[in-house]
Amino acid sequence: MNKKQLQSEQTRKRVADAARQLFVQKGYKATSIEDITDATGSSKGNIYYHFKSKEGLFIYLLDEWDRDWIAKWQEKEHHYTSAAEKMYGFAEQMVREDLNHPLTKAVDEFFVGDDKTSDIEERLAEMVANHISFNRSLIQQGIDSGEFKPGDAEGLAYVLEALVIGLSQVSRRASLQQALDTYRLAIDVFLHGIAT
Amino acid sequence: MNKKQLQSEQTRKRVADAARQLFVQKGYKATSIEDITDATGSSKGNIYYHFKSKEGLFIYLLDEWDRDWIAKWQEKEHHYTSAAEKMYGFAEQMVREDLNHPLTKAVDEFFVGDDKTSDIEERLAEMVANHISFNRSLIQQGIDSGEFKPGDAEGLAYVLEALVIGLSQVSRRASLQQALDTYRLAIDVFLHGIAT
DNA sequence: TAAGATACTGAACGAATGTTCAGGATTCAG
DNA sequence: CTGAATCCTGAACATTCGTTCAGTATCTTA
Repeated sequence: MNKKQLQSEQTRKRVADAARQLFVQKGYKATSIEDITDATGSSKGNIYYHFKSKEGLFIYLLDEWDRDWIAKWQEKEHHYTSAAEKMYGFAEQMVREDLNHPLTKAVDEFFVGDDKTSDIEERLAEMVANHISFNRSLIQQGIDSGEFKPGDAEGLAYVLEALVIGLSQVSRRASLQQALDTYRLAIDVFLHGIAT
Repeated sequence: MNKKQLQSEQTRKRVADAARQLFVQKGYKATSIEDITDATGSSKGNIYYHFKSKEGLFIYLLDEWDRDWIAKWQEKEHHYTSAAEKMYGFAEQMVREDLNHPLTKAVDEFFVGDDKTSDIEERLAEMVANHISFNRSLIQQGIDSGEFKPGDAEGLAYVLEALVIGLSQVSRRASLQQALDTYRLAIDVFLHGIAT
C-alpha cells in the first residue's frame, strides 16, 4: 500500500470516528461539518474530498456499524446454546459495543428529514427491515426449540426493537454498570414474558 | 371574556397545536418558525408576541402535555381494579392521545443541545424524574397487591420507560391499529415478565 | 368618539450551515 | 527530475434560521 493510500485511509478513519462520536452525542442535525473539522483538525474541503456529503458520511457510518456489529455477533453466536442465552448476549453486545443502537436518535432524526435522496431512503428502509428480521429470527429460534411460547414472532420482533431503542435512550446518561443492569433486567422481563 | 382576549387565546392555541404536531413529526431542530407560520397563517412576529422564543414554545407544550395527560389519567384511574388493567390503560392512553410519549425524540434531541437555559434544564430533569416515579408507583402497586413479583421496582420503572419510549418511535409510521396491537403485545410481554 | 391597549404584520438582520472551488502541498510513476 | 495524480486547504457562496422592531389594524375603555 502506498504512503498516499495509507494516509488517505487514516484520515478517512479519523473523520469517521469523530463524526460517529458526534452524531451519537449530539444527533444528526446538531452536528455540523465544522464540529467535525474541529475534532479532527482536517479542513472542510478535505471532508468533502473523502465523503460525498454530510448525508453520505452518515450513511457510510451506518453501513460500517451494521457490518461490524454483525461480524462481532457471528463470532459469538456459536458459543450460545439456548435462545435465552443468545438474547442476553445480544443485549450485552449492545451495551458494550457503544451503548447505542444504530437505530437511535440520530437515525430517527435523519429519517424524518424531507430532502433525502431516494436511494438513501431505500437503504434505510432496508436496514430497518434487516433489524426486524434479525430479531424475528432470534425469537423464532426460541419458539422452535420450545423455550418460548408459540406466538406472533413478527410482533415480538417489533417489541424487542422498541425495547432496545428505548433502552439506548434511557441509558445514554447512565454509567456502564447501570446500563448493563438495566439491559439485563429488561431482557429478564422480556424472556419471562415470552417463556413457556 | 373580551373579543380581544378570545382571539388571542384562539391564536395561541392554533399556534400551539400546529407546533406540537410539527415537533412530534419532524423533531425540534428540524421544525422552523416558518414551518409553524406556514401551518397557521400567522406571521413570525405574532408567534413571538405570544411566546417568548422557540425554546419557550417548546417548554410550554411540554408543560401543557404533562398536565393534560395526568388529568386524563386521573379520570380513568378509578375505573381500573388491578395493576395489570392499569398498565393496559396506561398503554392505550399513550397511543390514543398522540401516539407519542412526551419524552420522545424531540425532547431527547432538545436535551442534548448545548445552549439551554439552566431553569429549563431543571424543568426537564424534573419531568424525567416524575415519569420514572409514576412508573415505579404503578409497579409498586402491583407488587403490593401480589400481582407482580417482588423485586426492583425502580429498575423496572426504567425498563417500562424504555419500552414506552421505544414503542413510540417504532410506531411513529404505523397505523393506529398496528400501534395499538404492538403496544398491547408489549404490555402483555412486560406483564407476563413480572407477574407472580 | 378619542386615546390607549392589544393583536398582528413582514421586512430586515446577524449568525450558522452545507457545499464548492481554485489553488497549494505532497507523493507517485516514468 | 518532471509531469501527473492525489491529498488537502480555507475563503467564498448561497441558504436557512431565530429573533427583532417599527409600524398598522383592531378592539377596549372612558
